Amino acid sequence: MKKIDFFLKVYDVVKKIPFGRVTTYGSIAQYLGSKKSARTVGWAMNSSHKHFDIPAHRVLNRNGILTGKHHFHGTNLMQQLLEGEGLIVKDDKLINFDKYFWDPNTEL
DNA sequence: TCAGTGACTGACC
DNA sequence: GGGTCAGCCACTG
Repeated sequence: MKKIDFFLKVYDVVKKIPFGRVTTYGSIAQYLGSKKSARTVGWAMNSSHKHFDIPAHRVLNRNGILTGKHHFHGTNLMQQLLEGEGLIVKDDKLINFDKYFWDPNTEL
């Protein structure tokens, strides 16, 4: 088990998120073993956009807020990507978040 | 090796 | 009910 396995798994989970669904940093962290590693998941996302094609816009915080939108190219790119999948974003937060929530712990 | 940092979360006031 | 604080894990300099 290498250390990098952690964020490789993060990428793997994120890539498995179905179209039009979203998940949270905490859920991914919990799926990887430690619920408290949510910050590390965020770090993995930060690295992901430079190395791989990861649908990071489908990963939000537990409130469904687009916390990482500033890390995308355009200021509204993250929101536009979500809207392109049929989701509704208002004030940097996903409407009906509970409805679209996809939990790797139960779905994977 | 040590200290700092972050796309988070839960608890507390 | 909303804002603040501290803990958490893995990387970087």
